[in-house]
Amino acid sequence: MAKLAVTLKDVAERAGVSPSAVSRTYTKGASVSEKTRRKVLKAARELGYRPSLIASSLTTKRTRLIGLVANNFQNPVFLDVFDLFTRGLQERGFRPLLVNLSGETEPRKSVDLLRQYNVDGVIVATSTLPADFATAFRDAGIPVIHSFGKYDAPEPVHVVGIDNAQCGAMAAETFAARGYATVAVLGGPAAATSTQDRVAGFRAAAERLGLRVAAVRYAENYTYEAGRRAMQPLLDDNGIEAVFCGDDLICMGAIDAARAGGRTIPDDIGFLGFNDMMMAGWDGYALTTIHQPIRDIILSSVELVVALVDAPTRNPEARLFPCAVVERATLRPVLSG
Amino acid sequence: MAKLAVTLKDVAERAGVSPSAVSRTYTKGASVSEKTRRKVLKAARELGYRPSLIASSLTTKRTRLIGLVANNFQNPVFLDVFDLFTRGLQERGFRPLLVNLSGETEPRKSVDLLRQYNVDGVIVATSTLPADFATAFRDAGIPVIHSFGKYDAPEPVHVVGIDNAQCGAMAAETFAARGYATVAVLGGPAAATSTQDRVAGFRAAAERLGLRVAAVRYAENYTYEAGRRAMQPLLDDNGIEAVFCGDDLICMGAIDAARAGGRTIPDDIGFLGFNDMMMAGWDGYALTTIHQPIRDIILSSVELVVALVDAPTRNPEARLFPCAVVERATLRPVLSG
DNA sequence: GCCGAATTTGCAAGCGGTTGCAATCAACCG
DNA sequence: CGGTTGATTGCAACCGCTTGCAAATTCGGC
Repeated sequence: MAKLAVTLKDVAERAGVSPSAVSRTYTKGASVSEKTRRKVLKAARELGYRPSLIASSLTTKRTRLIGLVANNFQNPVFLDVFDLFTRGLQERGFRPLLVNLSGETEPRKSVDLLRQYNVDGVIVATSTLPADFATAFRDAGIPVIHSFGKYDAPEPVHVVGIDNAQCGAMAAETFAARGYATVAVLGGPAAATSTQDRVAGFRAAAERLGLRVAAVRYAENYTYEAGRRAMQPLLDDNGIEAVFCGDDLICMGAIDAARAGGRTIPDDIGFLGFNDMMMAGWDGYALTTIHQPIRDIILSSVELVVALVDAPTRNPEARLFPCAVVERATLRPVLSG
Repeated sequence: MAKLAVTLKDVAERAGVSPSAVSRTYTKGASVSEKTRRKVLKAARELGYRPSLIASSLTTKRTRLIGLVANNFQNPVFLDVFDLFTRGLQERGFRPLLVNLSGETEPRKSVDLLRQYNVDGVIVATSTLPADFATAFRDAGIPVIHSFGKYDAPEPVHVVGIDNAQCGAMAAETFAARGYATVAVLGGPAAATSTQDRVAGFRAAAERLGLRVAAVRYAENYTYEAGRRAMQPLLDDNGIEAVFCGDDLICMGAIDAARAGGRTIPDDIGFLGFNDMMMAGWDGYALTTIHQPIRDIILSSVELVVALVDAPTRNPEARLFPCAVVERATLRPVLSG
């Protein structure tokens, strides 16, 4: 029952070599003859030895642990986020240490926490936390990437995400191309930088295109229920022809509110979602939505954070990926000609 | 820029005490006078010192790291799983080290991996891995809990989950109570123990209740698409009055296949889901489904794994929580009288 | 077979803490 | 006020592994 910890010393003894020799056969680039390497490997196999990463990290200063900080565990897009993050890290020999900030009142504590584990880097995956949260990691000397973060040159930290303002503009253009004249926005949480940027981009483009923005409302969070609730008041305004939602979940809630109110979609009112998550394609909703390139964002973030481990002083950069409209059935067709 | 690692020694020096004194003020139960404790804390604050958990784990044999192994990152129920796991662990001062087994050909490698990080315990959260996978952790001397695992006394490892056979029976009873006579099963992956047990339980109860099981099919995985595909052939059999699905996602796919085939639900055909995930309650589907008590399972697993850290030899137990039918709109009402 | 260069090897110190043990200290008692 | 006793403190060894350095070995060339 005792954790029969096989140590480097045990292996050395059985192989008849010095501890250093054992250590070196496990450190690539170290000088060991083929002969002793084989002896060591054999002894290790017989003993079931696995070098302790914890112990080695003490001298190498590398734990191969990457902190993954998130605060939005209820949104289905995070299934992809977690899946891709963990796999990407694993493939590169790193491991994710998960930190859940939902309901956390003192997010800064996570900095200390991750520092105690000596993580090699941190990925902050959220658009609802102020930029200076990510900065705190940098200040603690931990390489950090703000995924889904706000692009705002000059970058205080590396940012990987999308150009939210441009996506907002894209939404307005999508409406205009389909002949909608009076529209509304049903954004995500008002405090999220992504929401603010999208709304700003949307408004600017709407003005440019001659669209009337009849209302701008915000859901309290990225949920179906919040979307449904927030849609309710908009139903009273019969002039609204289409609604740009800040998230597919919110959009599906809004759609059900509209349907429950007797509206037919897209004939009575159109909806444009955001994210293009799994459920957006289901028959029950068939959302026309703006696809956020989650996959690109994550893979890029992982690649970048791993690169930073060996080049921590690299200048912060912003990596922005393009979004695209996915045409389904909640908006009427593009005007021809 | 340099990671200005403040060490215990630095604090000791500034506080004018020995390193041991510093160490002791951070180990509860150790003997330190109030006076030196205050001196130490003051120095620590001024220096921004955080004890390194990595270093201390070397002697204490406790990393406060819990491995969380999963292989089903695409199912929305895992949003809850991740959320509750991480929070539960955090509240108790532990951290989750995530391992993603999706697409992993050699799951056993994860044992070595987690062993290298000296995790204090492991939670294996899956019903699609053979029981002896979890056992491998136990054999490596790591406390392990198999959440969503198969109950099969005598337990080789701790199991927290539901009684799948009984849930299968519950499904049959649900059909019987509503007057369905000819039914079908559209299970999850055939290899999952949860699927096997549910189907067996369903069959036994169906026989007892005089239900005819017209067909049993299996979706390749827990997805909308797989459910939709697997439902297709069942549409040819017009005798089938209701379908018991192994998962809500599968069920929603099946429903859309039926609707696309011109069926009305529940008039032409009824559906019973499983899990009661977030989307099951949405108007677009309004699934009548069997609720799996995810929350209870997770909270219990967390509590148990933490307890095991200090009592690793505790005898394996099985903690099974009851499921319950959630009545919505995909099954006709219970026969009165 | 001998010599210098290039490899390989082992020693010992150290990474940042913990902890058994013995020494020190303060408090209490007669 | 000396002697006890229990609480605090510091010393030094150690946790499992890495690594600079010097010693030992191997190898090629003559």
